[in-house]
Amino acid sequence: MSEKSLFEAIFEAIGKIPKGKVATYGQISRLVGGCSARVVGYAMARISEDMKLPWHRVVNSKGRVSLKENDGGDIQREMLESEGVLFDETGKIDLKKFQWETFVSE
DNA sequence: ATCATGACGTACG
DNA sequence: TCGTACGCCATGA
Repeated sequence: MSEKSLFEAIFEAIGKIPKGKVATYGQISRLVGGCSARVVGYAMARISEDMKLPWHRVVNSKGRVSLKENDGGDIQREMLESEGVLFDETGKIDLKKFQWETFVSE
């Protein structure tokens, strides 16, 4: 059987993130089978606008946007705020409240 | 096959 | 809280 590409699985997981919620790179990596979070980040970098994936709902474990401000980080923050995701004074998100609830069965 | 790089994570100070 | 160091693994030269 042909297994789906790792990236495809990652893209699929990202597409399942509900609006107003966020997921961490590590969380996505566990959803797709436990690959390293680095691979998730690599897949994220390959996302094009044509895919129309909610890439902006993916943040790092510290609840902060990984992108640089001059590389689209400010854009990501705007989109999240537009969905109701609140940022801390230090520019962090309260993962306790906004992290996507997932049940990782192993 | 090896080397360098990357939208990460955890550990340590 | 922040910076540094190391591990992680896929991709490109």
